[in-house]
Amino acid sequence: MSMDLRRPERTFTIRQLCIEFKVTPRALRFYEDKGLLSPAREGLNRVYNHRDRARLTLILRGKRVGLSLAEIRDILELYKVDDGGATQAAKSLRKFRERIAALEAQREDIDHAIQELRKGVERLETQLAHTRPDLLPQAGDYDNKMRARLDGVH
Amino acid sequence: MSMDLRRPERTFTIRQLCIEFKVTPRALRFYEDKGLLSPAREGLNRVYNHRDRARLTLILRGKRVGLSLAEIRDILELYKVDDGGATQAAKSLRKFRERIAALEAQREDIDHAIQELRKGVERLETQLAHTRPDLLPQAGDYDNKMRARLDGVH
DNA sequence: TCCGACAATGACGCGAACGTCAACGTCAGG
DNA sequence: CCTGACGTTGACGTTCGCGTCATTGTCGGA
Repeated sequence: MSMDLRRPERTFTIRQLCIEFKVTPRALRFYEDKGLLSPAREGLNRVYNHRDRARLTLILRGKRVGLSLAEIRDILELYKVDDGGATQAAKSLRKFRERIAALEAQREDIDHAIQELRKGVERLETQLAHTRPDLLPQAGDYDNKMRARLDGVH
Repeated sequence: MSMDLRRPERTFTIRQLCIEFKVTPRALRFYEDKGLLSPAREGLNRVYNHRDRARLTLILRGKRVGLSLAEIRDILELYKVDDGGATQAAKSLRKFRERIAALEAQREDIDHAIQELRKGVERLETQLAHTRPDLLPQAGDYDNKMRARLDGVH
């Protein structure tokens, strides 16, 4: 009976996942309530396996990119139609493509937002350079830091 | 008295902005309540100028990339410290950089999510190709469509 | 003059995504 | 045996981002 903790047959308690992903037990139970997770039970206690853990990864990623739990649930649902009817699969396909398009649009938004902020940074930098050049310590770009680090003794 | 509607001195009613940006008056007033907008008044009525309009653009963009109204307000605040103390500007600079980093991280998330969805699409496509190849009409990639369009009579 | 369209404010309501608290079970260690 | 850490299930509270009235005001035509 090996106990390699990295093996896919490894299971997790609710607390372990909570710590690893920095969420609360309340959140995980809430996701379960909403049908996004359905861990096994050992008596009453929830037992999460590696697939539950993967789903959680996707859930949190989805949240970070602005999807609602309902949308995430729908997407996760789409993954388990391996068996379902063919027309179902076709529908799923369309929805997947829609999601991809939406996310790509959102990426555009983010790129625009980043550009705006960069312009703001530039403005502030030139402004500071005029008034208080001394307040620009770590204003250097990351490339310099990287080179320094790579050239250094390490 | 020219009335060129594109001139920067042009003003907008609440309704006009609502229609243009597809939001409700309630939303705009709400943003004002929260300190994200502060249009001029003509008597009681709100009068938005081109700068208010630009701010609204940023607000909606911020929302789309998942920022809360409070965060958006903070960012907008940072833009009007042209006059403020130099150390203030330095703080603003740091916050700007933080925001940029956060957005770049979010873009990573989106890229991951897109990749996941693409994998899902692939799976569904091969699956459909096996069982019901007839249900794959517009499964072609966009490149083909583009070429067709570019080659065609136009 | 009256009407309808649009404006305003204020108050209440609502769904999403949890936080929080109460009340209870279970199991290992001192 | 008792405590403390961890688990469970409700049930209620909270914040955010508005929607939805209700009420009132201000115009510009018919």
